[in-house]
Amino acid sequence: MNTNTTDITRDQMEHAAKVLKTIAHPVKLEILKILAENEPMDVSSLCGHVGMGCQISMMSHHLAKMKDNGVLSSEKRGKQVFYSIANRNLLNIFHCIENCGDN
Amino acid sequence: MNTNTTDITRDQMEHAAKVLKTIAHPVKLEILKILAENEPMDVSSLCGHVGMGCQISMMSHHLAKMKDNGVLSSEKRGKQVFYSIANRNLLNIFHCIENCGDN
DNA sequence: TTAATATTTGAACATTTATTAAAATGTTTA
DNA sequence: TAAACATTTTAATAAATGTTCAAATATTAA
Repeated sequence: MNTNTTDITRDQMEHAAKVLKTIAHPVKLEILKILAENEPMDVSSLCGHVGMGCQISMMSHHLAKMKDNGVLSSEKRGKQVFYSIANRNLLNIFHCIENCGDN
Repeated sequence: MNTNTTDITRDQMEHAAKVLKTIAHPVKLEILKILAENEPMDVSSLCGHVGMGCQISMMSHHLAKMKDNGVLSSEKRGKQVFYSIANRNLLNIFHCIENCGDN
């Protein structure tokens, strides 16, 4: 027993739950994946890249939430806003996800 | 660019979102951590191990949901039910979590 | 300064999740 | 078989999320 989860404090637990909640949505995960593989991208382009349909307003809501919770960051250039991943460490979650697909 | 997220299908995205949603809760994460570091454990003992309070009924709800979504498995022995982690690959998520605590 | 474009915001509503308490089920022991 | 124990189920309610649409803001271009 003990696969060394290494110690995680209650606060980290709460924080982790918040981050996971923030991204636990198919479109949000896809946004994350798109931004992982591309340069910072503006809102409309993101809508175009997302497979399942996503209206611009919905996209903005998703992005805002992810930004609020520290998952994304944004930069305004002209009339567009470019979003990118705030902390690429989070992307490791995709490696987990692949291995966990066998239920 | 491209940190090799390796291709993930829409279905995997949906599935991943479901699993993440299932565990995106501080108590559920703690349950996961406890079960990661111990032998299969019964419901009452789990209640005792969880730091933040958790009533037995609440615990049962949490466990049921995690089991339904393929995160945990259970075995009945006498009047107790012992829960354990269904797929230990999922535990890698804790390694992600540690690195993502720096927002 | 008006029009056009890009994005955000807010309200309204439906859906899902979390929580609690009480009752029901199943299992062992007296 | 009745009492005691462990867990699940149900129902009721509160809280959080997801979604859509319309209106508001901000920036650039005519």
